[in-house]
Amino acid sequence: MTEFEEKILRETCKIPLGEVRTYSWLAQQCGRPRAHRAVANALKKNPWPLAVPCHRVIRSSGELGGYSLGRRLKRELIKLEKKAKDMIK
DNA sequence: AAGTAAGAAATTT
DNA sequence: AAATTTCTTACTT
Repeated sequence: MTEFEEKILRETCKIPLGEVRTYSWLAQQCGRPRAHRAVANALKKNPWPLAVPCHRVIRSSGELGGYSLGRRLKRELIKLEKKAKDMIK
C-alpha cells in the first residue's frame, strides 16, 4: 500500500453521508489534480470495501463509474444514503 | 512495458 | 446536439 493510496482512502472517508465526489476531486485533495486515473486504481483495490465508502465516488460526468462489489449495489447504496440523509435532517 | 472503476478533446453521426 | 473514438493522465504491478 503506497502513501498515495492511503491518502485517497482517508479522503474518501470524509465524504459526508448521502453525498458523492468525483475521481478528479479526490485527486485534487491529494495534491495531484491530474492523477484521477490512479485514484480509481487505488479504490478498486480498497481492502475495506464497506469501512471506506468508495461507493460515494462517481465520475465527473455524473455516471456511476465502477464498484468492486457491483455497480448495482453501488447505485442502491447511494440511493439509500440519500434517503437516510433526508430522514436525519 | 502494460493496465486502470477517468477526462477532455476531436471526430463522426 | 449526442454518441463514439482517440489521446493523455499519473500511478501500480
